[in-house]
Amino acid sequence: MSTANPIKQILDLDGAPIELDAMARICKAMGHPVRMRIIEFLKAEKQCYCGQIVNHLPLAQSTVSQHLKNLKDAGVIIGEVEGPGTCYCLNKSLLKQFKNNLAKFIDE
Amino acid sequence: MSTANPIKQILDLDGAPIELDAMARICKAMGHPVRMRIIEFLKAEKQCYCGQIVNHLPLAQSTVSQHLKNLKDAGVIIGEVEGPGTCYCLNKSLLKQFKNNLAKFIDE
DNA sequence: AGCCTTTATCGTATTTTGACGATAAACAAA
DNA sequence: TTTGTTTATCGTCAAAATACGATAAAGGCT
Repeated sequence: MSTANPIKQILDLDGAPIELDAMARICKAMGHPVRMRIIEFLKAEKQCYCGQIVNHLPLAQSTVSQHLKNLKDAGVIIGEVEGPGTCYCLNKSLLKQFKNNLAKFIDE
Repeated sequence: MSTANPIKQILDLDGAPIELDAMARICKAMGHPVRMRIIEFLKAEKQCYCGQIVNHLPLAQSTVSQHLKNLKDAGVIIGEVEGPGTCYCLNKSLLKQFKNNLAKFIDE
């Protein structure tokens, strides 16, 4: 197991790149039209199962599940097992923090 | 010339996906640690040439130029030819609009 | 004109992403 | 236990992203 991305390491040397990288990760997760649609859907439904999103979008179940995983890995959504499936909802605190950090980043 | 991405077309049928897609595009452009660093650098320097960023980051000149092109294509930065090189600066109005749209999207 | 500086673009190789179908895993209900 | 439902994961493939060196293009200077 070699070292992680050497560029990342160098980039981490100065400044406050941790927050920058965190913002980049969230931006990346939101940087896809399908995932934006999923977020929008979750915003309207408050919470839902994977199947509902599959019914709402013209994509295979596995594809939607992958996008959900991306969003979950970035912390944008939270999923907890509930009965036969997994119930997803937005991670509102993270989204608000992201919003605030981004606003500060852009305004300052 | 066939049609564009069919998924995009279906996704465009209802709701207000244009703004969603626009936000996704900007998010995608900002969704990379190097490009975030470039934005941060431009924020501090107000404006600069490609070469200054190359000196600031451990990347080849062509790589930095590519990232600058990505940011420019998304509208995040503006570049105008000035003398021997191109002078880049942040597109503040777009960034503020993006910030506002995202805040509205997250808060509502 | 010739030269130097600067940056964009080309060609290429590697990695990552995004999509799918098929399958496995987890749980409820009969 | 068996069956049915739901979702996550695996394997695969095509397309896009990322990085690099090399080169072309544009502009300033002597």
